[in-house]
Amino acid sequence: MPVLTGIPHDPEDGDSPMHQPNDAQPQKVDRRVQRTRQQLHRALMELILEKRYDKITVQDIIDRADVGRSTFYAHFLDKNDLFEQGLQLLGQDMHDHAADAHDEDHVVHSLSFFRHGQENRDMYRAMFDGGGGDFLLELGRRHIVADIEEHLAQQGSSDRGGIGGTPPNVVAQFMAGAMMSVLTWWLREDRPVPPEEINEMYQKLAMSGLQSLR
Amino acid sequence: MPVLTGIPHDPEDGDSPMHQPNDAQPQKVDRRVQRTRQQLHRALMELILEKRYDKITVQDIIDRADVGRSTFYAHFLDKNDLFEQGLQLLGQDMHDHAADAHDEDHVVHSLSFFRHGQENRDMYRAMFDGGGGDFLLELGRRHIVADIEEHLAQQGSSDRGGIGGTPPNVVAQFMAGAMMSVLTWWLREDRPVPPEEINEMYQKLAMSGLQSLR
DNA sequence: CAGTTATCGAACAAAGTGTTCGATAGCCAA
DNA sequence: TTGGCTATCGAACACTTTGTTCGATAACTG
Repeated sequence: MPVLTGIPHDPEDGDSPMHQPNDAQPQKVDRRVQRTRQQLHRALMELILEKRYDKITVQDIIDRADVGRSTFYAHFLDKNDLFEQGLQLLGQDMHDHAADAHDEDHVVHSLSFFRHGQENRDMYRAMFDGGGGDFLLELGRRHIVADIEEHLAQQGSSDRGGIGGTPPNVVAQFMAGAMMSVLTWWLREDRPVPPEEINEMYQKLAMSGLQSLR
Repeated sequence: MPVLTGIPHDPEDGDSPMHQPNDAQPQKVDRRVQRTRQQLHRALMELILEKRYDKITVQDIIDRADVGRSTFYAHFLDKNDLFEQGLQLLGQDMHDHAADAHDEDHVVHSLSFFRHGQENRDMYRAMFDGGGGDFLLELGRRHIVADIEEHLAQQGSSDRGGIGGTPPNVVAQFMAGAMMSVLTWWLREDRPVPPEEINEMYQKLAMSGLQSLR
């Protein structure tokens, strides 16, 4: 009775056969399933570039994707579910890019963010304007917070608990928020400076704060 | 034919008699109108504390407020309109508090934010969790950006254009994002440190960046 | 008090949501 | 190639929510 093999719907019940179990076991997914999901993701992304996210209906999506209504609900819980899963793919994409990059010795691999933003500018802007920005911000922030906390954990291992009186997670939140804010502002610019340049500004502020401006 | 005297629905057509014209001219508003609006604002805020913002319907609101359906739409365009206008009231509230405070010589009057957050913690948290966080973040960010840009404009008037190579609006975005991120994180904490303490951390990071942690 | 104006409330069309189910087409392994 | 399995289709459905309309009623203001 496999109903749609390999759907991550319920995070519990651990007998789902398709969930990329542990190691790199290819695990074949029915072509039809692949095609359907891809169509839906593509359709949503296209629509996001055309109208506000919160004005997009499930009907719009399945029309564009040319997929049956019931099929949609066989794959995703609702529109948000589709969107979030799509974002995760994006997140992975960025993470892969970041792996190559190796921003010299910067604390945050911030350049990757700006470069990824550069390449996907239209989509990002559409998302932020359309009411889907919440998800995106949260996702980005989680990435950065993890990044920074790891970094701080390494070099700050001597000062256990708090570094200079400021707990690592506060620092992480601070930097992540700053990063996302600068990023979204930069994405909205009409004639934006290149990613390397905005990254330099961010790094300067992150390292020395306002003091660097005197 | 005055249809609901003094409704800000259409920002154009400047003959609306109730719009607090320019100076401090009291301008009487029909008691019924005041009562209705107040009821609706109160109802929404109550509901926000009970369930996710995006799951609240207009029906819920008017039931709670004990107001007719048509009356609701006579006052507000929709749920978001009501919410945003409610936030503006909050924003004014905070701004008034901030006026008293005079955070010593800090660049941002950040303590006001943390104090205001302290007092309205439940409501803020509910908003951020419920999908209404977008509005709130934007509102807070606008406040801060204005605050910082003003500050920088004063002392940085000598360096016209960019201060130390970093444009003022980039600095403002950086600090505003950092502020809102730390604020929301702090609001979510179970046993949060007092506002003065979190404010110190923020100020330290804002002034000296990561360098201060060495 | 009299005239003005906001509110009520019921009814309405329209749009969207999420589900069901039998029939069909496509896939995969043997 | 075949046989069995399974994803898709698509139409129909009940349900919720939205935003509007309008005449009757109640409340406010001067």
